[in-house]
Amino acid sequence: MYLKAMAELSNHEAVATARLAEHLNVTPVSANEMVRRLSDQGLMIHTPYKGVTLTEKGRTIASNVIRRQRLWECFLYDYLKIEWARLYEMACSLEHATAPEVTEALAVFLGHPTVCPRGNPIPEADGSFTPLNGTTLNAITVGETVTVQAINATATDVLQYLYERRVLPGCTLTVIEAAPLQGPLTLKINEKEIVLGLSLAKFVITKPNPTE
Amino acid sequence: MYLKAMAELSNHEAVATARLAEHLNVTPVSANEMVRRLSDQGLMIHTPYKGVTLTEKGRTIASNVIRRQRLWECFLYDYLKIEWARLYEMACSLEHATAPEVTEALAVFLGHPTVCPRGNPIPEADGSFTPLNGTTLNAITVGETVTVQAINATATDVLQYLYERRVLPGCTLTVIEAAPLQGPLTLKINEKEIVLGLSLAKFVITKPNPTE
DNA sequence: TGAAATAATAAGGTTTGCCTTATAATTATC
DNA sequence: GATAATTATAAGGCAAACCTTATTATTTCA
Repeated sequence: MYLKAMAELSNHEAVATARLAEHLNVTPVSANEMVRRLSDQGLMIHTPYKGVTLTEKGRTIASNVIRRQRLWECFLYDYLKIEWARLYEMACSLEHATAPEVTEALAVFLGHPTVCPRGNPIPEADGSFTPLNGTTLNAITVGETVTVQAINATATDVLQYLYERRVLPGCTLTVIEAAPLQGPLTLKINEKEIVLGLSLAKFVITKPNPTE
Repeated sequence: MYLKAMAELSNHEAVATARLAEHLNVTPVSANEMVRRLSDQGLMIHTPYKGVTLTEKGRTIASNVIRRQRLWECFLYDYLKIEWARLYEMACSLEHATAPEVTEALAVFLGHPTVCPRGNPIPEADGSFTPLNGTTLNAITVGETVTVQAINATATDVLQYLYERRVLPGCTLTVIEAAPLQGPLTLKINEKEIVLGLSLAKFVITKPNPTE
Protein backbone atom coordinates (compact mmCIF):
# COMPACT_ATOMS: atom_id res chain seq x y z
CA MET A 1 0.00 0.00 0.00
CA TYR A 2 2.63 2.51 1.03
CA LEU A 3 5.17 1.70 -1.56
CA LYS A 4 3.13 2.35 -4.65
CA ALA A 5 2.63 5.90 -3.49
CA MET A 6 6.32 6.15 -2.76
CA ALA A 7 7.37 4.71 -6.07
CA GLU A 8 5.51 7.51 -7.76
CA LEU A 9 6.68 10.27 -5.46
CA SER A 10 10.26 9.25 -5.64
CA ASN A 11 10.51 10.96 -9.01
CA HIS A 12 11.13 14.41 -7.69
CA GLU A 13 9.19 16.29 -5.05
CA ALA A 14 5.74 17.59 -4.13
CA VAL A 15 3.31 15.36 -5.94
CA ALA A 16 -0.33 16.33 -6.33
CA THR A 17 -2.71 13.83 -4.77
CA ALA A 18 -4.54 13.71 -8.06
CA ARG A 19 -1.40 12.38 -9.75
CA LEU A 20 -1.12 9.76 -7.05
CA ALA A 21 -4.71 8.71 -7.51
CA GLU A 22 -4.13 8.43 -11.24
CA HIS A 23 -0.99 6.38 -10.84
CA LEU A 24 -2.56 4.03 -8.34
CA ASN A 25 -5.81 3.73 -10.20
CA VAL A 26 -7.93 4.82 -7.29
CA THR A 27 -10.30 7.74 -6.88
CA PRO A 28 -8.91 11.06 -5.66
CA VAL A 29 -10.91 10.62 -2.47
CA SER A 30 -9.25 7.29 -1.76
CA ALA A 31 -5.86 8.75 -2.51
CA ASN A 32 -6.54 11.48 0.01
CA GLU A 33 -7.51 9.00 2.70
CA MET A 34 -4.38 7.08 1.94
CA VAL A 35 -2.22 10.17 2.18
CA ARG A 36 -3.72 10.98 5.55
CA ARG A 37 -2.95 7.51 6.88
CA LEU A 38 0.61 7.67 5.64
CA SER A 39 1.06 11.17 7.02
CA ASP A 40 -0.18 9.93 10.37
CA GLN A 41 2.51 7.30 10.21
CA GLY A 42 5.09 9.98 9.56
CA LEU A 43 5.99 8.76 6.10
CA MET A 44 4.87 11.78 4.13
CA ILE A 45 3.87 15.37 4.56
CA HIS A 46 0.74 16.70 2.95
CA THR A 47 0.42 20.42 2.44
CA PRO A 48 -3.19 20.93 1.35
CA TYR A 49 -3.55 22.31 -2.15
CA LYS A 50 0.21 22.02 -2.62
CA GLY A 51 1.03 18.35 -2.76
CA VAL A 52 2.74 15.55 -0.94
CA THR A 53 6.39 15.08 0.00
CA LEU A 54 8.15 12.11 1.52
CA THR A 55 9.77 12.40 4.91
CA GLU A 56 13.24 11.03 5.46
CA LYS A 57 11.68 7.88 6.85
CA GLY A 58 9.28 7.61 3.95
CA ARG A 59 12.05 8.13 1.44
CA THR A 60 14.12 5.35 2.96
CA ILE A 61 11.25 2.90 2.81
CA ALA A 62 10.44 3.95 -0.73
CA SER A 63 14.05 3.43 -1.83
CA ASN A 64 13.98 -0.03 -0.42
CA VAL A 65 10.78 -0.85 -2.17
CA ILE A 66 12.19 0.34 -5.46
CA ARG A 67 15.40 -1.54 -4.85
CA ARG A 68 13.52 -4.79 -4.32
CA GLN A 69 11.32 -4.17 -7.29
CA ARG A 70 14.17 -3.46 -9.69
CA LEU A 71 16.35 -6.29 -8.47
CA TRP A 72 13.47 -8.63 -9.22
CA GLU A 73 13.12 -7.06 -12.65
CA CYS A 74 16.75 -7.92 -13.31
CA PHE A 75 16.29 -11.48 -12.17
CA LEU A 76 13.10 -12.02 -14.12
CA TYR A 77 14.66 -10.63 -17.26
CA ASP A 78 18.17 -12.04 -17.15
CA TYR A 79 17.48 -15.46 -15.70
CA LEU A 80 13.83 -16.26 -16.29
CA LYS A 81 13.55 -14.56 -19.69
CA ILE A 82 10.25 -12.94 -18.82
CA GLU A 83 9.02 -10.62 -21.55
CA TRP A 84 10.25 -7.07 -21.11
CA ALA A 85 6.88 -5.35 -20.99
CA ARG A 86 5.64 -7.50 -18.14
CA LEU A 87 8.69 -7.22 -15.91
CA TYR A 88 7.34 -4.33 -13.93
CA GLU A 89 4.01 -5.85 -13.05
CA MET A 90 5.52 -9.19 -12.09
CA ALA A 91 8.35 -7.71 -10.11
CA CYS A 92 5.82 -5.52 -8.37
CA SER A 93 3.95 -8.48 -6.94
CA LEU A 94 7.13 -10.22 -5.89
CA GLU A 95 8.35 -7.05 -4.25
CA HIS A 96 5.48 -7.14 -1.75
CA ALA A 97 6.56 -10.54 -0.61
CA THR A 98 10.28 -10.06 -0.24
CA ALA A 99 12.09 -10.21 3.09
CA PRO A 100 15.23 -8.08 3.57
CA GLU A 101 17.47 -11.16 3.62
CA VAL A 102 16.11 -12.17 0.25
CA THR A 103 16.65 -8.72 -1.20
CA GLU A 104 20.29 -8.65 -0.22
CA ALA A 105 20.91 -12.25 -1.24
CA LEU A 106 19.36 -11.45 -4.59
CA ALA A 107 21.59 -8.41 -5.02
CA VAL A 108 24.63 -10.60 -4.35
CA PHE A 109 23.40 -13.28 -6.72
CA LEU A 110 22.84 -10.75 -9.49
CA GLY A 111 26.22 -9.12 -8.92
CA HIS A 112 24.84 -5.82 -7.59
CA PRO A 113 23.37 -4.44 -10.78
CA THR A 114 23.01 -0.66 -10.96
CA VAL A 115 20.11 -0.38 -13.35
CA CYS A 116 16.99 -2.40 -14.07
CA PRO A 117 16.03 -3.63 -17.56
CA ARG A 118 13.99 -0.47 -18.03
CA GLY A 119 17.17 1.53 -17.50
CA ASN A 120 16.21 2.97 -14.12
CA PRO A 121 18.82 3.07 -11.36
CA ILE A 122 18.64 0.63 -8.47
CA PRO A 123 18.97 2.29 -5.06
CA GLU A 124 21.72 1.02 -2.77
CA ALA A 125 20.91 -1.01 0.31
CA ASP A 126 21.37 2.10 2.46
CA GLY A 127 18.71 3.94 0.46
CA SER A 128 21.05 6.16 -1.52
CA PHE A 129 19.98 6.75 -5.01
CA THR A 130 21.25 8.69 -8.01
CA PRO A 131 18.23 9.80 -10.00
CA LEU A 132 18.39 9.94 -13.76
CA ASN A 133 19.39 13.31 -15.09
CA GLY A 134 18.37 12.79 -18.70
CA THR A 135 15.90 14.77 -20.77
CA THR A 136 12.48 13.37 -21.56
CA LEU A 137 11.97 12.74 -25.24
CA ASN A 138 9.17 15.29 -25.59
CA ALA A 139 11.69 18.05 -24.77
CA ILE A 140 14.20 17.13 -27.46
CA THR A 141 14.49 19.57 -30.32
CA VAL A 142 13.76 18.44 -33.83
CA GLY A 143 16.79 17.09 -35.64
CA GLU A 144 18.62 15.97 -32.55
CA THR A 145 19.91 12.44 -32.18
CA VAL A 146 19.86 10.96 -28.69
CA THR A 147 20.27 7.67 -26.87
CA VAL A 148 17.48 6.26 -24.77
CA GLN A 149 18.62 5.95 -21.19
CA ALA A 150 15.51 4.64 -19.51
CA ILE A 151 11.81 4.07 -19.84
CA ASN A 152 10.05 5.55 -16.90
CA ALA A 153 6.66 3.91 -17.51
CA THR A 154 5.13 1.20 -15.38
CA ALA A 155 1.86 0.29 -17.09
CA THR A 156 2.19 -2.94 -19.04
CA ASP A 157 0.31 -1.64 -22.08
CA VAL A 158 2.56 1.40 -22.33
CA LEU A 159 5.66 -0.75 -21.98
CA GLN A 160 4.30 -3.17 -24.56
CA TYR A 161 3.65 -0.36 -27.01
CA LEU A 162 7.15 1.03 -26.65
CA TYR A 163 8.65 -2.44 -26.85
CA GLU A 164 6.90 -3.21 -30.10
CA ARG A 165 8.36 -0.04 -31.58
CA ARG A 166 11.77 -0.89 -30.14
CA VAL A 167 11.94 2.27 -28.07
CA LEU A 168 14.17 0.63 -25.48
CA PRO A 169 17.08 1.60 -23.23
CA GLY A 170 20.28 1.83 -25.23
CA CYS A 171 18.70 2.54 -28.58
CA THR A 172 19.59 5.60 -30.59
CA LEU A 173 16.96 7.72 -32.23
CA THR A 174 16.55 10.97 -34.09
CA VAL A 175 13.62 13.34 -33.76
CA ILE A 176 12.51 13.94 -37.32
CA GLU A 177 9.49 16.07 -36.73
CA ALA A 178 7.27 17.42 -33.99
CA ALA A 179 3.71 18.02 -35.11
CA PRO A 180 2.24 21.38 -34.06
CA LEU A 181 -0.29 21.86 -31.28
CA GLN A 182 1.33 19.29 -29.02
CA GLY A 183 1.06 16.75 -31.78
CA PRO A 184 3.03 13.52 -31.98
CA LEU A 185 6.72 13.15 -32.68
CA THR A 186 8.12 11.40 -35.70
CA LEU A 187 11.25 9.47 -34.83
CA LYS A 188 13.82 7.50 -36.69
CA ILE A 189 14.88 4.30 -34.93
CA ASN A 190 16.90 1.55 -36.61
CA GLU A 191 16.41 3.13 -40.02
CA LYS A 192 12.65 3.04 -39.55
CA GLU A 193 10.33 5.91 -38.86
CA ILE A 194 7.75 5.74 -36.14
CA VAL A 195 5.24 8.16 -34.72
CA LEU A 196 4.95 8.60 -30.99
CA GLY A 197 2.44 10.68 -29.03
CA LEU A 198 3.78 13.29 -26.64
CA SER A 199 2.29 11.65 -23.59
CA LEU A 200 4.22 8.49 -24.37
CA ALA A 201 7.36 10.43 -25.23
CA LYS A 202 7.34 11.77 -21.66
CA PHE A 203 8.15 8.29 -20.42
CA VAL A 204 11.31 8.11 -22.50
CA ILE A 205 14.42 9.45 -20.76
CA THR A 206 17.23 10.31 -23.13
CA LYS A 207 20.82 11.42 -22.96
CA PRO A 208 22.92 13.11 -25.63
CA ASN A 209 24.17 10.69 -28.22
CA PRO A 210 27.80 9.84 -27.39
CA THR A 211 28.83 9.85 -31.04
CA GLU A 212 27.54 13.34 -31.62
CA MET B 1 -6.24 -17.49 1.53
CA TYR B 2 -7.23 -20.63 -0.33
CA LEU B 3 -3.85 -22.15 -0.72
CA LYS B 4 -2.90 -22.40 2.91
CA ALA B 5 -5.91 -24.59 3.49
CA MET B 6 -4.99 -26.61 0.42
CA ALA B 7 -1.41 -27.04 1.44
CA GLU B 8 -2.57 -28.66 4.62
CA LEU B 9 -5.25 -30.82 3.01
CA SER B 10 -2.99 -32.08 0.32
CA ASN B 11 -1.48 -34.48 2.84
CA HIS B 12 -4.08 -37.16 2.47
CA GLU B 13 -7.83 -36.81 2.63
CA ALA B 14 -10.68 -35.67 4.89
CA VAL B 15 -9.15 -33.10 7.16
CA ALA B 16 -10.96 -31.94 10.29
CA THR B 17 -11.68 -28.24 10.28
CA ALA B 18 -10.03 -28.06 13.70
CA ARG B 19 -6.76 -29.25 12.15
CA LEU B 20 -7.10 -26.60 9.49
CA ALA B 21 -7.68 -23.92 12.09
CA GLU B 22 -4.64 -25.06 13.99
CA HIS B 23 -2.44 -25.13 10.92
CA LEU B 24 -3.57 -21.71 9.79
CA ASN B 25 -3.43 -20.17 13.22
CA VAL B 26 -7.01 -19.03 13.17
CA THR B 27 -9.96 -19.86 15.39
CA PRO B 28 -12.11 -22.89 14.52
CA VAL B 29 -14.97 -20.53 13.78
CA SER B 30 -12.90 -18.65 11.23
CA ALA B 31 -11.76 -21.89 9.68
CA ASN B 32 -15.37 -22.93 9.31
CA GLU B 33 -16.29 -19.68 7.60
CA MET B 34 -13.35 -20.14 5.29
CA VAL B 35 -14.35 -23.67 4.45
CA ARG B 36 -17.83 -22.51 3.60
CA ARG B 37 -16.51 -19.84 1.24
CA LEU B 38 -14.24 -22.31 -0.49
CA SER B 39 -17.00 -24.90 -0.72
CA ASP B 40 -19.22 -22.27 -2.31
CA GLN B 41 -16.49 -21.79 -4.89
CA GLY B 42 -16.45 -25.49 -5.55
CA LEU B 43 -12.93 -26.03 -4.33
CA MET B 44 -13.67 -28.31 -1.42
CA ILE B 45 -16.42 -30.45 0.04
CA HIS B 46 -17.33 -30.19 3.67
CA THR B 47 -19.19 -33.06 5.26
CA PRO B 48 -20.24 -31.74 8.68
CA TYR B 49 -18.66 -33.60 11.56
CA LYS B 50 -16.58 -35.62 9.10
CA GLY B 51 -14.07 -33.25 7.61
CA VAL B 52 -13.06 -31.52 4.42
CA THR B 53 -11.95 -32.93 1.07
CA LEU B 54 -10.63 -31.17 -1.99
CA THR B 55 -12.54 -31.31 -5.23
CA GLU B 56 -10.71 -32.03 -8.46
CA LYS B 57 -10.57 -28.31 -9.10
CA GLY B 58 -9.36 -27.60 -5.61
CA ARG B 59 -6.70 -30.25 -5.84
CA THR B 60 -5.36 -28.80 -9.06
CA ILE B 61 -5.07 -25.35 -7.59
CA ALA B 62 -3.48 -26.71 -4.44
CA SER B 63 -0.91 -28.64 -6.46
CA ASN B 64 0.01 -25.50 -8.28
CA VAL B 65 0.37 -23.57 -5.09
CA ILE B 66 2.65 -26.23 -3.67
CA ARG B 67 4.61 -26.35 -6.89
CA ARG B 68 5.26 -22.64 -6.79
CA GLN B 69 6.12 -22.73 -3.13
CA ARG B 70 8.63 -25.55 -3.46
CA LEU B 71 10.25 -24.19 -6.59
CA TRP B 72 10.90 -20.99 -4.71
CA GLU B 73 12.33 -22.99 -1.83
CA CYS B 74 14.80 -24.52 -4.26
CA PHE B 75 15.77 -21.16 -5.67
CA LEU B 76 16.15 -19.52 -2.29
CA TYR B 77 18.28 -22.37 -1.01
CA ASP B 78 20.44 -23.18 -4.00
CA TYR B 79 21.02 -19.70 -5.39
CA LEU B 80 20.37 -17.22 -2.63
CA LYS B 81 21.75 -19.36 0.22
CA ILE B 82 18.84 -18.54 2.49
CA GLU B 83 19.00 -20.46 5.75
CA TRP B 84 17.22 -23.78 5.60
CA ALA B 85 14.76 -23.22 8.42
CA ARG B 86 13.38 -20.04 6.89
CA LEU B 87 12.91 -21.33 3.37
CA TYR B 88 9.30 -22.29 3.90
CA GLU B 89 8.14 -18.98 5.30
CA MET B 90 9.95 -16.94 2.66
CA ALA B 91 8.87 -19.11 -0.22
CA CYS B 92 5.35 -18.93 1.11
CA SER B 93 5.19 -15.17 0.71
CA LEU B 94 6.73 -15.28 -2.74
CA GLU B 95 4.31 -17.96 -3.76
CA HIS B 96 1.35 -15.61 -3.32
CA ALA B 97 2.89 -13.21 -5.77
CA THR B 98 3.92 -15.56 -8.56
CA ALA B 99 2.38 -15.51 -12.01
CA PRO B 100 2.14 -18.78 -13.97
CA GLU B 101 4.75 -17.61 -16.46
CA VAL B 102 7.18 -17.01 -13.64
CA THR B 103 6.51 -20.42 -12.14
CA GLU B 104 7.30 -22.23 -15.35
CA ALA B 105 10.29 -20.06 -16.15
CA LEU B 106 11.60 -20.76 -12.68
CA ALA B 107 11.15 -24.49 -13.16
CA VAL B 108 13.16 -24.29 -16.37
CA PHE B 109 15.85 -22.18 -14.74
CA LEU B 110 16.17 -24.63 -11.86
CA GLY B 111 16.28 -27.62 -14.20
CA HIS B 112 12.91 -29.05 -13.15
CA PRO B 113 13.81 -30.21 -9.66
CA THR B 114 11.67 -33.01 -8.23
CA VAL B 115 12.04 -32.30 -4.53
CA CYS B 116 12.36 -29.19 -2.39
CA PRO B 117 15.15 -28.67 0.15
CA ARG B 118 12.90 -30.16 2.81
CA GLY B 119 12.71 -33.33 0.72
CA ASN B 120 9.09 -32.96 -0.31
CA PRO B 121 8.14 -33.72 -3.90
CA ILE B 122 7.36 -30.89 -6.31
CA PRO B 123 4.12 -31.40 -8.25
CA GLU B 124 4.33 -31.30 -12.04
CA ALA B 125 2.93 -28.38 -13.99
CA ASP B 126 -0.16 -30.48 -14.82
CA GLY B 127 -0.86 -30.98 -11.13
CA SER B 128 0.31 -34.58 -10.91
CA PHE B 129 2.04 -35.43 -7.76
CA THR B 130 3.63 -38.52 -6.23
CA PRO B 131 3.17 -38.25 -2.49
CA LEU B 132 5.87 -39.51 -0.17
CA ASN B 133 5.37 -43.09 0.90
CA GLY B 134 7.81 -43.14 3.79
CA THR B 135 7.17 -43.88 7.44
CA THR B 136 7.09 -41.12 10.01
CA LEU B 137 9.86 -41.38 12.53
CA ASN B 138 7.54 -41.94 15.48
CA ALA B 139 6.48 -45.26 13.93
CA ILE B 140 9.97 -46.70 13.57
CA THR B 141 10.80 -49.60 15.88
CA VAL B 142 13.66 -49.30 18.30
CA GLY B 143 16.97 -50.43 16.89
CA GLU B 144 16.13 -49.70 13.29
CA THR B 145 18.35 -47.51 11.14
CA VAL B 146 16.64 -45.35 8.54
CA THR B 147 17.35 -42.50 6.18
CA VAL B 148 15.44 -39.25 6.45
CA GLN B 149 13.52 -38.63 3.27
CA ALA B 150 11.74 -35.40 4.09
CA ILE B 151 10.75 -33.00 6.79
CA ASN B 152 7.06 -32.34 6.60
CA ALA B 153 7.00 -29.35 8.96
CA THR B 154 6.35 -25.78 7.94
CA ALA B 155 6.73 -23.74 11.14
CA THR B 156 10.06 -21.96 11.25
CA ASP B 157 10.72 -22.79 14.88
CA VAL B 158 10.15 -26.49 14.28
CA LEU B 159 12.41 -26.42 11.22
CA GLN B 160 15.04 -24.50 13.14
CA TYR B 161 14.95 -27.04 15.98
CA LEU B 162 15.39 -29.96 13.62
CA TYR B 163 18.08 -28.14 11.67
CA GLU B 164 20.12 -27.48 14.79
CA ARG B 165 20.03 -31.19 15.56
CA ARG B 166 20.89 -32.04 11.97
CA VAL B 167 17.72 -34.00 11.41
CA LEU B 168 17.69 -33.22 7.71
CA PRO B 169 16.76 -34.96 4.46
CA GLY B 170 19.40 -37.48 3.49
CA CYS B 171 20.76 -38.08 6.95
CA THR B 172 20.89 -41.56 8.43
CA LEU B 173 19.79 -42.21 11.98
CA THR B 174 19.16 -45.06 14.37
CA VAL B 175 16.37 -45.20 16.92
CA ILE B 176 18.15 -46.05 20.15
CA GLU B 177 15.28 -45.89 22.56
CA ALA B 178 11.62 -44.94 22.80
CA ALA B 179 10.60 -43.75 26.23
CA PRO B 180 7.36 -45.27 27.55
CA LEU B 181 4.02 -43.46 27.73
CA GLN B 182 4.52 -41.71 24.41
CA GLY B 183 7.80 -40.35 25.67
CA PRO B 184 10.57 -38.96 23.46
CA LEU B 185 12.81 -40.92 21.14
CA THR B 186 16.55 -41.18 21.56
CA LEU B 187 18.29 -41.16 18.21
CA LYS B 188 21.81 -41.58 17.01
CA ILE B 189 22.76 -39.16 14.22
CA ASN B 190 26.32 -38.61 13.04
CA GLU B 191 27.71 -40.53 16.02
CA LYS B 192 25.86 -38.23 18.39
CA GLU B 193 22.79 -39.01 20.45
CA ILE B 194 19.86 -36.66 20.52
CA VAL B 195 16.44 -36.78 22.11
CA LEU B 196 13.38 -35.89 20.07
CA GLY B 197 9.77 -35.57 21.24
CA LEU B 198 7.18 -37.68 19.47
CA SER B 199 5.25 -34.70 18.16
CA LEU B 200 8.36 -33.52 16.37
CA ALA B 201 9.22 -37.03 15.20
CA LYS B 202 5.91 -37.06 13.33
CA PHE B 203 7.28 -34.43 10.98
CA VAL B 204 10.20 -36.62 9.96
CA ILE B 205 9.49 -38.91 7.00
CA THR B 206 11.89 -41.82 6.71
CA LYS B 207 12.67 -44.62 4.33
CA PRO B 208 14.52 -47.87 4.99
CA ASN B 209 18.27 -47.42 5.05
CA PRO B 210 19.63 -48.54 1.66
CA THR B 211 22.71 -50.15 3.20
CA GLU B 212 20.67 -52.28 5.53
C1' DT C 1 -12.76 39.85 -9.66
C1' DG C 2 -15.62 36.24 -10.31
C1' DA C 3 -16.53 31.89 -12.48
C1' DA C 4 -14.61 27.46 -13.45
C1' DA C 5 -11.52 24.03 -12.27
C1' DT C 6 -9.16 21.60 -8.87
C1' DA C 7 -8.45 19.86 -4.19
C1' DA C 8 -9.99 18.63 0.30
C1' DT C 9 -13.14 16.78 3.53
C1' DA C 10 -17.36 14.73 5.43
C1' DA C 11 -20.60 10.97 5.63
C1' DG C 12 -21.93 6.61 4.74
C1' DG C 13 -21.41 2.08 2.19
C1' DT C 14 -19.03 -2.42 0.61
C1' DT C 15 -16.04 -6.48 0.92
C1' DT C 16 -12.75 -9.61 3.03
C1' DG C 17 -10.98 -12.10 6.62
C1' DC C 18 -10.59 -12.22 10.88
C1' DC C 19 -12.52 -11.96 15.87
C1' DT C 20 -15.69 -13.08 20.25
C1' DT C 21 -19.66 -15.00 22.47
C1' DA C 22 -23.35 -18.05 22.53
C1' DT C 23 -26.15 -21.83 21.20
C1' DA C 24 -27.23 -26.09 18.81
C1' DA C 25 -25.98 -30.48 16.83
C1' DT C 26 -23.34 -34.62 16.73
C1' DT C 27 -20.08 -37.95 18.24
C1' DA C 28 -17.37 -40.30 21.81
C1' DT C 29 -16.77 -42.37 26.05
C1' DC C 30 -17.53 -44.18 30.47
C1' DG D 1 -27.74 -44.09 27.65
C1' DA D 2 -26.08 -39.94 29.70
C1' DT D 3 -22.50 -36.82 30.03
C1' DA D 4 -18.54 -34.82 28.11
C1' DA D 5 -16.06 -33.34 24.24
C1' DT D 6 -16.02 -31.92 19.72
C1' DT D 7 -18.10 -29.50 15.66
C1' DA D 8 -21.09 -26.48 13.60
C1' DT D 9 -23.68 -22.40 13.15
C1' DA D 10 -25.69 -17.92 14.35
C1' DA D 11 -25.09 -13.09 15.49
C1' DG D 12 -22.61 -9.15 15.90
C1' DG D 13 -18.04 -6.55 15.67
C1' DC D 14 -13.60 -4.75 13.85
C1' DA D 15 -10.03 -2.92 10.62
C1' DA D 16 -8.29 -2.02 6.10
C1' DA D 17 -8.81 -0.21 1.75
C1' DC D 18 -11.61 0.77 -1.32
C1' DC D 19 -16.07 3.16 -3.15
C1' DT D 20 -19.94 7.02 -4.09
C1' DT D 21 -22.14 11.33 -3.29
C1' DA D 22 -22.11 15.78 -1.37
C1' DT D 23 -20.21 19.94 0.31
C1' DT D 24 -16.58 23.19 1.18
C1' DA D 25 -11.97 25.33 0.24
C1' DT D 26 -8.62 27.14 -2.71
C1' DT D 27 -6.49 28.23 -7.05
C1' DT D 28 -6.32 29.59 -11.58
C1' DC D 29 -7.30 32.41 -15.27
C1' DA D 30 -10.11 34.93 -18.60
